[in-house]
Amino acid sequence: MNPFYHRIYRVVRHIPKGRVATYGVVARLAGRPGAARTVGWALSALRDDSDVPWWRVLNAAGRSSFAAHDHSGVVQRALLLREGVKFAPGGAANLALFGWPAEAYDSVAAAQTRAASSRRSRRLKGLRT
DNA sequence: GCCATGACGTTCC
DNA sequence: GGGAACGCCATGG
Repeated sequence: MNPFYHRIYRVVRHIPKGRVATYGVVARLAGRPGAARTVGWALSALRDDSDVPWWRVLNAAGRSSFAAHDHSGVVQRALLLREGVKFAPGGAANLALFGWPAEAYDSVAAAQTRAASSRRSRRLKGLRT
């Protein structure tokens, strides 16, 4: 198994109970920024008897990546609710409250900083004048 | 080694 | 604020 997966699992295992992280954040903590999809791939390969709390990983919108009627989605929401994570009417968790690590969601400024950084790097590449 | 796919993310309409 | 388009990294055929 690749070291990535091991790092990803290690990061996910590090998520405190009652908190949630996003795929993107997990990817960064695992040492591969931008590899959010790979995180999903790694988690999809998890076994049922795994000790990795995969349900604490949500997408950037703070929502489950499963369909509302999907079995895994139901399980995920139930587990999070049991840990105290509340969901907004839209089905999205408040990352500002439950996001981990807190620094990543501490303020809107953090997200804007990341966005600006991304946009800047893109411009430097000359992809868009 | 090239092409398609996926539990995603960010930027533009 | 919602949807479409492009980018990202690793895997499988």
